[in-house]
This record gives sequence, C-alpha cells and structure tokens, in this order.
Amino acid sequence: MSKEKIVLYWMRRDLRLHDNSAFYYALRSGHRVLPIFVFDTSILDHLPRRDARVVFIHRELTEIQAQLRAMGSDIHFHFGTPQDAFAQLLKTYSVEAVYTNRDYEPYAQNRDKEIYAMLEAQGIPFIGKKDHVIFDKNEVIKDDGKPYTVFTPYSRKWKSNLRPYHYKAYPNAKYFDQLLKIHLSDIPTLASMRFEDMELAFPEKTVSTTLLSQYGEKRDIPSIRGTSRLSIHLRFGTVSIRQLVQQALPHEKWLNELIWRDFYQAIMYHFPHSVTGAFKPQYDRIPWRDDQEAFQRWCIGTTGYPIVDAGMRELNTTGFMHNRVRMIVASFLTKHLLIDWRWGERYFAEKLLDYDLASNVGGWQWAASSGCDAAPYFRVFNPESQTDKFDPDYRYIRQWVPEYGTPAYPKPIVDHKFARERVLATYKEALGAQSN
DNA sequence: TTTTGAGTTGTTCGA
DNA sequence: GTCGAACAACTCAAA
Repeated sequence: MSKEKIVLYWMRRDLRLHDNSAFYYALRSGHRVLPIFVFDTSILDHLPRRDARVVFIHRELTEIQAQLRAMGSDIHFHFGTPQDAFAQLLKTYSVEAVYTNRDYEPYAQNRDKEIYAMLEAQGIPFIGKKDHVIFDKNEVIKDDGKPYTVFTPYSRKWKSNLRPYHYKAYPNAKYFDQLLKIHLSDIPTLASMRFEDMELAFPEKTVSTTLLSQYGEKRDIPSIRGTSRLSIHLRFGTVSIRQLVQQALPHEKWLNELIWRDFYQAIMYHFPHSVTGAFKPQYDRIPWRDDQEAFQRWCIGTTGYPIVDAGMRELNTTGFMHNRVRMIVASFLTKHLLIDWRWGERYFAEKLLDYDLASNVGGWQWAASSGCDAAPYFRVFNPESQTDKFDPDYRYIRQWVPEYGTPAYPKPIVDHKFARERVLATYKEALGAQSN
C-alpha cells in the first residue's frame, strides 16, 4: 500500500489555528495537512520540573488537539528532538513539503538549518513563512539597503510601509477541510515528560479598547492594570500579531510597543553578536563587579530599595514584572550594583513567562546603555524619584514588600549617591580607554 | 559627499 | 516649588 501524500505544518511558537500564515499556506497547498508539534528535549532538558511556560504550552496544545479532533483531524506530537521527529514522520508518510513559521532566535535558526538540510537531501521543500512579525528582517530597511539601528526612523519607515494587507487575518478556517482525517495519540502528559502540573491562571488573550485608549497615561503605573499583559501570548503565538496591530492602529503609544518588538527581532537577526555581547563593542570593556552576594540580594528582592525589591518579588511570585519596574531593576543591577547585564538577562530568562530573547536582550542593553539606541550611560535611574513619579502612594511597594517600613526591612545595599558616582566614573574610564 | 537635525522611557544642579 | 541646562560626545538617517 502506498503511503499517503501529505504536507506537514510544524507548529512552534505560533500556537493557534486561526490567522496563522504557515498553516494557511499548508492548507492551500493542495495536499492534506497534518499539524505536528515537537516537545523538543534539547530545550526541555534544561528546564526545571516546575516550569510555568511548559504548563502554558501544554494547556494550549491540549486545547488545539481538542479543536482538531472536533473536526475529525488531529495533531502529531513528538517528545524528543526535531531530527528524530522528522526521521519518524518521513517513514510513515509521503511528505510533499513542510511548512513552518520563521523563528529568528539563534537556536531556532541553527535547528531549522539542520532540518532544511535533512529534508533537502530527500527532495522535500522546507517552507518558512512570516508570521511572528509584521515586517520581516529585510522589509524595513534604510534607503541604502542597510538595517536600521535607531528606533524612531525605523518606526517611521515601518508605519509608512504599512498597508492593510499586512495585518489582514489569514482565513484559515475556510480551508480546514484540507486537514488530514486521522486519529493520533493524546498529547503526552506533563508527568510523562518529567514536568509537574501547576495551578496557574494565565492572562486572557484579548485586550479592551478602553485599556488601549488609556494605555499612554496608565502604562507607567505598576499598581494599576494599565498594560495589556498580552506578552506571553505574543511569545507563544497564542494571539496573532496582525490582529493586535489592527486593534492598535488608533492607539499610537501601544502600536509603538508592537513596533519595538519587530525592531528588536530585526536587530537580533542582523546583529547576532548582540545576543551575547554588547551591541556597541566598547561597552564590553566595562569591568563588571563579580559580586555574587549582591546579585543574590537583587534576585530575591532584598536590596533595601523598595521599588526594586517589589519588582523582583513580583517576578519571583508571578513570572511577570511591570514594564516600568523592569527598567528600574535593570538600571539598578547594571548601574548601582555594576553587575553584568547578562546576569540579569539570564535571570529574567529563567523567571519571565513572557520571556523573549530579542526583546529581553534589547531591554537589558538599553538599561546598561550598551545597546543600539540605548539610554546614555550617565542616565542612572534614581529609585526614589522613580517611586515618587510612578508609585507615589506606595501601593505597588506595599503589595510586594509588606515589611517595608518595619525593622525587618533591610538597609540599602549601597548608597545611591556613591553608586551613581561610581558607575559614572567606571563607565567613563572604560569607554574612554583605547580599544587596542 | 557633506551637512544637518535628531536621538523611548532621566537626574542633578543651580538660579 | 519650578525651570532650564548640563550631563558627553557620538552616531545615525536622510536630504
């Protein structure tokens, strides 16, 4: 019996069936479509047993499998490496093509190169589509053909390039009859993959127009719900960026945040060195302090600076931190404590549910002043003034640092004035020094 | 090629 | 309390 000819749609960080580019093109390919997902052990092996992001992915995929089964179709799961998954699938099916949405992270780029080579050897096209961003890495570039490194001109070009078809939803549902009719195994349980289930409530997938219209004035106040909390859904593609842009168009401040996301994705692609080192190389000369104890106090939120500690405790407790506070704690670690931004970046990577490599590295390098279009190095956030401005009644601080104001609360880990002068002198000397 | 204006999110100092 | 300038120069983008 000859094997059935199908195309595969490989789902990764685009966990949705609606308005999904690669899935759409697979459905329009003229062949039956089998969605697949790989629980990639080369990633999962490095994660702790209790990991909220794994729980999130698992929940979403369980729902997706239910939706597909309601149509008489299914999704194929593999627990292992993508290489093994494809080796197995190619034995079972006659695969005409593999469709997937592009992922710009270095790990993903390498993985996809390998898969591409593997499929190419068998004459199977591996087709990557744009889905994660509105504009791909080379679609918003300067007139001389080079990538932007400054946000404002990038955003102007982004906006002038934007046409309605860029954010038009892909009508996937119209073509669901192209799905392969099949019944496959249930999604592997979390326990079978050595993970624990967790009782968690994740943010919803929608944002109200009220919130968007008030975003500009409320987004900096961490004690109120002024931000969309959609970041985790953008991270895993459980919402579509096109749909969000459509909704964001009348709300410029919030639209800008989505443009920042495209910007940092493009920066990561064009300047991969900035994932592991300073975007501006001279900032790699800064002699960071190797102070494990101070770093530990920053991590657990006992620096004696209440706004910093509140932020870190919110992160440790919920896997989320308000954006304004992210800037404050990042400035504090890099400038007050003079600790390498990579340490902080790694800690965020471990803790943030919405962790996204490009945005996280971009944000940290912005705070450390080493990034493209970063804050000038002499801009040192004053935790007290930030509190006066953005948490004047200490509502956020009291929520996360209940012992603030009692003798149980620690004394400041370092004096502000001293720390400020120290970082200015250190940066100045390091940046002034000759590179050779 | 040269020139010009501009550049996410701040802080401090002194008038 | 309020306001403007200095912070430190540099690099980028576009005309």
